[in-house]
Amino acid sequence: MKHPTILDVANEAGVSKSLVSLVMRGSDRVSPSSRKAVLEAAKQLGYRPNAAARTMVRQRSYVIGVMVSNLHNPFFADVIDGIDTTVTDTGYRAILTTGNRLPERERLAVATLLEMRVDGLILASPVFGREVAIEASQTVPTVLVGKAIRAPGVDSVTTDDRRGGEMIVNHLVELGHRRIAHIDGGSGAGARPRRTGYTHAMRRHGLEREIRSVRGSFTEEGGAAGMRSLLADATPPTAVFVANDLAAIGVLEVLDAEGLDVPGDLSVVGYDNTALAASRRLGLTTVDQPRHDMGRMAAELILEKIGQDRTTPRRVVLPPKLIARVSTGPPPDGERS
Amino acid sequence: MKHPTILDVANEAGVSKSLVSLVMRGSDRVSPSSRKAVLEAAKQLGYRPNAAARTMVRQRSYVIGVMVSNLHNPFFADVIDGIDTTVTDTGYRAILTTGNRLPERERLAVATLLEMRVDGLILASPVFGREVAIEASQTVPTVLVGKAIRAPGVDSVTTDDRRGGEMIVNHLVELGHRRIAHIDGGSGAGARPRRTGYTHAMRRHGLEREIRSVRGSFTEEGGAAGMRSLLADATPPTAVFVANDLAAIGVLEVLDAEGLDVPGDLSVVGYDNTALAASRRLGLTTVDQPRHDMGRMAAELILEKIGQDRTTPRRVVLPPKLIARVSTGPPPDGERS
DNA sequence: GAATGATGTTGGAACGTTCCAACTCGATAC
DNA sequence: GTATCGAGTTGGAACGTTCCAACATCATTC
Repeated sequence: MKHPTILDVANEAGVSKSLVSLVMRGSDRVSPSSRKAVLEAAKQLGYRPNAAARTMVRQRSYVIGVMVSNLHNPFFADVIDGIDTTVTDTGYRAILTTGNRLPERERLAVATLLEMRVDGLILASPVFGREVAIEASQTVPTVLVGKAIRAPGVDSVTTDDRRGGEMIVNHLVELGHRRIAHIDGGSGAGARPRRTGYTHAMRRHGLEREIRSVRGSFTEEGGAAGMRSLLADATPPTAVFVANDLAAIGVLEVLDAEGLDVPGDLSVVGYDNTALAASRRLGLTTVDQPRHDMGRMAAELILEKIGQDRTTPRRVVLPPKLIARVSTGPPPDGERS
Repeated sequence: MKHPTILDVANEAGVSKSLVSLVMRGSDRVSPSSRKAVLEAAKQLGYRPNAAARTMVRQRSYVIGVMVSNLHNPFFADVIDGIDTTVTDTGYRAILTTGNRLPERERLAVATLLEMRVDGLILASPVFGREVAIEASQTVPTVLVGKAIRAPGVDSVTTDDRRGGEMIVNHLVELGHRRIAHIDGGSGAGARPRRTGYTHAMRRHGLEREIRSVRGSFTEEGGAAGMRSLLADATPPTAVFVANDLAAIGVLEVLDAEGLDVPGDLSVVGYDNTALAASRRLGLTTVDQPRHDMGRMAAELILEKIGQDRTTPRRVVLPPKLIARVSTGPPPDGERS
């Protein structure tokens, strides 16, 4: 169980530890014969470099740490994929920790990474306060993904959620809708800009009198509750823009229970383009975020920042994309605009 | 950007580095006044312990490494949660790496963890060959989750998939079905025992002549293709057990397209109890694996193995649970057994 | 008043690697 | 034949921490 060291390898191969180090790092100023001897000795002993020792002396770990708030959200799988690919292509390694949406656990997850002396820190939609990110950014290049904060040293990569909200309204207006309601995501990440996009676009289309925004959440129950309150209205909407796909499922269930047809009686739009939405049985019109690209961008920002000390923060905002499916269609007859 | 060390703190506080070390580790043989001085100095300088240095001298990292094959599978979010909670409750930390289902990347992900000298290694459904796990197990306690291999040093935690298959058949037989077909998961993890459970239970119910197993995969397309081939039969089944939930969605879509009612004309059962299945609009009867417990067990096995060197491998097999929803019901009239 | 003990504090060695200056040795140049 | 060079190799210092044996100080005991 005891790990062999570079010295064990040196003894076995009959050379100095320095030469072993040279071989391990792939230097070209080593004679072919020494290289062979060292590699054979290393293989025979089952040698594995000790990253801790290397980190100590190099004052660099060549590791990027990623704190993921919530692994249950499939959104992050693609983001992480983008990060991991970009990072390993550049000779770095990525490691993850998770906080399971609990601020205290997230803090611990970040501390773990900082103590390990990661060369860069990516925070994926943390729920903890901005001060944690700011503090971290003072010792290590830090990038936020899926959330932006206004702080000098902190870069961020997000999608333009406000634009996403606008695109949804535009889509529904094009189909002929006028009574378009919004069930928002409460205090969840991205909920506010989506709502702003909605109200903005409604105004631009001259529909300020039709604006109807109810409070919901990023959950099935949140969506369901919002929909029930909308149906209780004297003149219910002909289309609903729901804060995210999960909440939209809740909306669909309420409509099913009421015997209302989608999109015949009412059009429904979600947000996030999850696998759930893509399933043809649901066929939810939704907005896609370029998840993989978000991860790639975050990694690129980090690597760039490690290279030279840029001080001015960068806020990358990527464009969302509307994915039209079968949950949206023209409003019922007699409701055309 | 340069990190202060224990020595900087010692100078600031006017004490020796050893005393700072003592305070940091929470020793009780430090005078209150020194403790206060050290903590204040540490805070003021923004000191953070260096895990690399600690790992070096202690010959222990107090870190458990988790390699997750595929973060896209929500299954693992709960498993990781179980691992993380158990591990942090014991004073350890968990870090993750991912291989994105690519054997080469998975190997690298494991190498990263081993080089960091993790004290224990958990491999979540790796796709790489068993030799990688066996090799790792020779230097560090290793546990497999969601997959078992027959090797002396490797523990594993899995669910009894065969039993799961049997439970599904039992459920359908109780409802009155006899013509029960199975669309399998091809060569995917757990596909074989599920199929074995199916055939076994069919025989036990005296239905060996009704056994009808077609090849599918763990994807929507796999399920859809399997269902189409079943419908082409002279006497189609009255119930189908599909390899997993995703494939079951594919089945539902084919049935929708054919205008067949579920469960009126045909009952459908999935496997895994994903959020997809739970959604009331799908209401898929399925089999739940105790994901959180699997993670917890894996962590407990690792911690136990770190404590004392147990050599005999342990293979934990947890019981699955049938979740009956609205996609199963009695067979159509005239088809009763 | 000397010996003993308890409490708090200390410096040095060690962990496994990288980096650097310095060394050896043979080849080449004058 | 000496000086110069380049290729290949080397030992020692350094990185930031923990652990240990040893020390200082003061109170207690006889």
